[in-house]
Amino acid sequence: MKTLRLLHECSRQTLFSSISRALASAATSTQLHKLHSLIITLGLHHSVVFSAKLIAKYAHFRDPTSSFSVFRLASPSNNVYLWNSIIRALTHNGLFSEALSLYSETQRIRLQPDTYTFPSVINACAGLLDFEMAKSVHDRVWEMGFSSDLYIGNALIDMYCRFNDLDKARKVFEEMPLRDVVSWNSLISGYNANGYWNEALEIYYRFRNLGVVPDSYTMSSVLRACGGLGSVEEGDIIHGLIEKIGIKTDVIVSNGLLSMYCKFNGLVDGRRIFDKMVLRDAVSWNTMICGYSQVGLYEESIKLFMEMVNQFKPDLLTITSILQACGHLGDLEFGKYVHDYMITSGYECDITASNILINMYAKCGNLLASQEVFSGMKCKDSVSWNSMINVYIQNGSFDEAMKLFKMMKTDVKPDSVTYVMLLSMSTQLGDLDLGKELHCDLAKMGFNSNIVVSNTLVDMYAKCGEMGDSLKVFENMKARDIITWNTIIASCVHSEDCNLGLRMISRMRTEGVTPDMATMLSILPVCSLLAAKRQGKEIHGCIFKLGLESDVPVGNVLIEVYSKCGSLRNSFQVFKLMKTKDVVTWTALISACGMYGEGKKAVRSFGEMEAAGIVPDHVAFVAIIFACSHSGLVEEGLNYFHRMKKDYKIEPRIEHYACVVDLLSRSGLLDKAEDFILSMPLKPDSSIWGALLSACRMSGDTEIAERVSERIIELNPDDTGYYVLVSNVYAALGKWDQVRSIRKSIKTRGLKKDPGCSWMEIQNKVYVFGTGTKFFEQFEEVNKLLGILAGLMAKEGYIANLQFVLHDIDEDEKRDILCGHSERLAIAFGLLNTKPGTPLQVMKNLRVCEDCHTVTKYISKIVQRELLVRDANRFHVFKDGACSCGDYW
DNA sequence: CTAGGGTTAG
Repeated sequence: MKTLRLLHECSRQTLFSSISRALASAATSTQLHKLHSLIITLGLHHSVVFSAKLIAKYAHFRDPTSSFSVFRLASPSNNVYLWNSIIRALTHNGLFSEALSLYSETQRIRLQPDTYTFPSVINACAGLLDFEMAKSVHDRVWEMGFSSDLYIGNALIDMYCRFNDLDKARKVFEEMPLRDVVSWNSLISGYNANGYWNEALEIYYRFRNLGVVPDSYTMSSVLRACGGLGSVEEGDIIHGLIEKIGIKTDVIVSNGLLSMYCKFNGLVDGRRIFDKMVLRDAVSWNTMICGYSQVGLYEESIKLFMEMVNQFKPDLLTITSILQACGHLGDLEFGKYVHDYMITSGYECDITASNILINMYAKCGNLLASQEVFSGMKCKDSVSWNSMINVYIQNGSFDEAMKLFKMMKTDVKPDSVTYVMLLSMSTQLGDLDLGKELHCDLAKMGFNSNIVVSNTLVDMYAKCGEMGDSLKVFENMKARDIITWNTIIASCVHSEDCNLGLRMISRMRTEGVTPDMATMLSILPVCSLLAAKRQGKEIHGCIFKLGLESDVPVGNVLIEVYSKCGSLRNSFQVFKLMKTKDVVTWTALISACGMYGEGKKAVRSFGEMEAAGIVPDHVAFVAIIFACSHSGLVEEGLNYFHRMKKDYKIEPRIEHYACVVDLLSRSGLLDKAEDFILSMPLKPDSSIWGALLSACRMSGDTEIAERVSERIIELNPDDTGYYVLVSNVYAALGKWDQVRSIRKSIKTRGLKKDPGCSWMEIQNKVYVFGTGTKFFEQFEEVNKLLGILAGLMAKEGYIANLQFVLHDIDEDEKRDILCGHSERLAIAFGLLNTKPGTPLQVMKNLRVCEDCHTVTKYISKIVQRELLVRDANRFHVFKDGACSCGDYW
């Protein structure tokens, strides 16, 4: 070695300076070790200057063990210079607690620290998030009168920023008598780290106004703030300044530019910057690779990775980004390859990387590999546990998830994410008890104020049927976001409190939250449920304003809303305006036609859909057969039923069979329907027999009706509607014992009857008529009017359908009758409160009964009005004594 | 003082 030879020739003086220079320029750790041995051989290892340089240099090569042995060997006892060096070296290598314990040792041996001691100690406090130590160190800085030191001040700003205590950081900053560019940069990056983009920019502009030239760190932080704000104009201005200062080629700056433009417009500008970069480092590659991953262009990110491998060694972050891409692509093969690469690169112990591996393997469907990674981890954090718990939940292994949760508690503290996942699991399971237990648990841990947790709680309570508790959590929230509102609105819909849902929408607006697509999609079904055309239109307007009208799911729901609100015309309008239509769009239109008895239009639409190359699914076939059935198109309906299997290889499901039974029996082909049922390959359920039974009732075929009734009772259905149907059959036959036993079994099984009700909207107000609502306004007048109408109807030839005049009835049934007639109350009320000649629109939650159907026909003729009645299934337009359904319903 | 990575809710 040339240097060595030279050294021997030199005087002691030149020897010292030569070693100093050699130490400063040592480029590898091997060179450093050689120099170290030389220093020992020459007996210079007690030299404070060389020891300090060695300590720093070893730290530079990430070899804190050697730093430490140099420190011990130098027997430093009371030399603060060496203590500063070692504390600094340890901090530099992330050994914060070791650094702090050495600092404590200086106090024990009563060694006076100097201004050079504190910056590293403060950095160590920041690294450990040790608030207590931080306080005592800061106090000491005050006591020793170091608080105006520039470097200490800078370190303090950084520390408080890392503690997320921006106020304290700001205070230190404002009180500094002298600041340098690092002070400004630290504060700006502190605001950045906490997402306070505007504050970061504000500090930057204050800095600029002083006329100081920012450096590459400043610009990098400012670019990040622009990216965070999504402010393209601001970003372009900064970009211009960077060009002007001439630091565009600086790696830090160009990486900042790259990262900012990657956030703006789907990577187009980002890629351009990347391709033009003169100097790229690992961060540049990683930014681009992650950028692709983040927008879902996983293939692109892997392609770039392959390109990178040839010229640059991927680091831990590259590897983790690629592992995520593998997970999203489900590419197990490549994932395993990258995993091996990660191990050989020595990154196996990185917790984050292992967490990503757990996820990657799970996404690729290899649960075993996930478990292996998890159990092989020497050190787990809460994300590790959460990830594994989530794997089990996604896999449906709920017991395993709970077991792991219990184990987790013995290792690390569960965090808010843990509770969010487990709560959503209990929602899935409908397990209210578990949900409540978790709620108590998380309250104790102080996660009550976490917005995601609260959102999940709102959802959990609502879906488990506890709307009251759901609202309680909702009202107690201090801050709400768009998801909170969407969740509570969906909850209202779930608990069928439509009006509350609508009120929540307006409350949301007054609190300044703009509804989004999800809001629209959750509230629109309310409009169909309520048949609230006005609200529907209002929301439609909102959708236009928000620019969501071209969204396919929104359009699909709008078609449904308008059709259920009585406006087939509007449904067609929405349909025509939609640029993209999927099978759901067409199905919505076909169902709409079906509800209005427009069977021919439905058939035409179905043909157009096929011609447009859209492949119908099983729902589309339900819609078209339903439409045929409601228009008496028996041949066509049967044809579709056969075609779904023949042309589209769709195996008919029970609902298709039910539609066909409906189709045949509605047209009076009861025997054929019964044969069809007996020949079907699936076991007929209550929906199948129920369809036949409804038709029997209409055609008065008691023989089949009784046979079918027995079948239904055998099936023991959960839907009260079927028991009511059967009980009506027995009542009509005068078999009261059976009627009573059915009633009893409904009660013992705890089934609730759907109370029938009707409602209508007059001048933006909804009036509801139904069970127990005798005391509405104008009750007397309504009854009087109904009496008059009854007289007029009798003159026209109306005879009440005696089949439904039941004897032996209790209070319950009397009310049922009243409910059955709730649409009559609504119609009479409407007649009283609208101008002669105006059409009326009445909504009903159940199917319209035979007698009411007849009565409404008469009324439409007597009062010469168009009466539109929407029941649970479809629309009936009564006009001049006839109904649009042609008595198919 | 700098850039890039993990689990969660409607």
